[in-house]
Formats: sequence, C-alpha cells, structure tokens
Amino acid sequence: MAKLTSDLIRGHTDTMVLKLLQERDMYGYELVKEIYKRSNKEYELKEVTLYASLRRLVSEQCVEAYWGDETRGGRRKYYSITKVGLDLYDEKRSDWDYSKKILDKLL
Amino acid sequence: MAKLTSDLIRGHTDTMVLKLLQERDMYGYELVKEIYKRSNKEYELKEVTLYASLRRLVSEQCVEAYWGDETRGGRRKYYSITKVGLDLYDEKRSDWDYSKKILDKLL
DNA sequence: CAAGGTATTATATCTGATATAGTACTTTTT
DNA sequence: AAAAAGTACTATATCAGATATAATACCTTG
Repeated sequence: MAKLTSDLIRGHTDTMVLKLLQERDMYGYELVKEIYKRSNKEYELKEVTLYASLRRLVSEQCVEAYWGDETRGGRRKYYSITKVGLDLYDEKRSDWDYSKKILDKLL
Repeated sequence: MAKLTSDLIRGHTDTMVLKLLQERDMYGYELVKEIYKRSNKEYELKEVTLYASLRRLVSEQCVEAYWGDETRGGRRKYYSITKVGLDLYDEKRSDWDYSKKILDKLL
C-alpha cells in the first residue's frame, strides 16, 4: 500500500498553506483541518509543522497575521496572504509542475 | 522560469539510484552522469549527496558494493542492487505515484 | 466539572542535502 | 615531461524542514 510520508511532502508545506490562503483568510487549526479534508483524509499536516511554516511565511512577508475577535473556540489568529505571497505561490506552483516532469523521468 | 531545487528532489535520491541500479551495476561517478543525462541536463545530483545515498543504501542492505579491476579512469567501486533493494524500489515508486496524486490536490 | 475540542508556542532532535576540502589516480593538452 | 582537466571517493561541519514532546489556555458539551 502506497504511503504519504513526510519525506515526500517536505518542502511543499509552505505552498499548500499559500494555496489555501489565496482563497480566503484562515486560522491555523482551520488550515490543518482543511488540508486533511482536501487530501481525502490521506494527509495529516502536524500542527507544529504548520505553525513553523506560518512563522516562516510571516517572516518572509508572504503572509500577515491578525487576531480575530471570536469568543468561542478560543482566540484565533488569522493569516492573510500578501502580494509577495501570491507571487511566491505562483512560482512554487510552477516549480512543482516542472519537478514532476523531471522526477517522472528519473524515478 | 521554473526551477528544480534540492528541496523538491529531497527524499527521492535513493529512489533514483535504485532505479538505475535495477538496470545494471554502476559506479558512483557513472550514476551522477547518467542522472544528469536522463534529466535532460536539468538536474545535477551532487557527488556528496550521491555517495551519502549509496552509503545509506548499503547500510540498509539494499545495495552491495565491490571494487572493479579497471586500471583506467581510477579504481572504481561498483554498486549492485539486492533483492531488498528491488523491493524498496517498487515501494518507493508506488509512493511517488500516490503522493503525486495527493499533492496535485493540495498545491 | 470533567472530557474533549479548539488554538498556539517552545525546545530538542532527526535526517537529507550541501559547502568545503582533501586524496589520488588517469588522460589529454601543450 | 609537466600542467591541466577529468575521474573517483571520503570526511567534516552546517543548514533547514519536519517531528516528538510538552506546555499553556480557552470554550463547548455531556
């Protein structure tokens, strides 16, 4: 049975996050659940990995964070993609299409 | 312009090596050159990375090494895939097909 | 009020890839 | 024949992303 190990996902976390934030602002836990859902429950992004990715993206000005004013479900920090982040997403998405072609030749 | 960064290859080096050794025994430098050629000169596997991969595969009994008797081009160490290595290749190859599908949904 | 769900952060460790450097032998060029 | 370029492999230190583990804290449901 084929598996989806973290080795095969490594390096794609930021791209997955940017893709979702391109659609709408989301908070951390929501991103984790959405990724699980969209992968048809095949991939569970670890929370620590997600938050590490978000901190990285914020430090690179690809994403901005702001606190929401919810009173239910705990206080949520929302993440919003920036212009820099949109550009980075396009680039990473092209890189993926490209690397898929090369890897299909090599594997 | 799309790029093939090491981040996107990471985790696939062992698989590329196993694929080539499945076809025939090869020595290190030959593997580097063959991968460059088959990628249409798009991917240059670093020698240090290759030799690290080979050491890993040998320690896992996926590959066996033996010295050739060449007198030209330096003394060559040949690598040969084992039954364990053949099984690992099949597994990793399935994992790649599978992860491609999932990643296409998520990226 | 306990259990479970939601939400985020800190710290240490692991692994694969890389930079850098070194050794050593062979072939080609001048 | 010496220099340059190519072939072949190894050692050491460092880096980045992912993970384990754990801690904190608030809210909802039974």
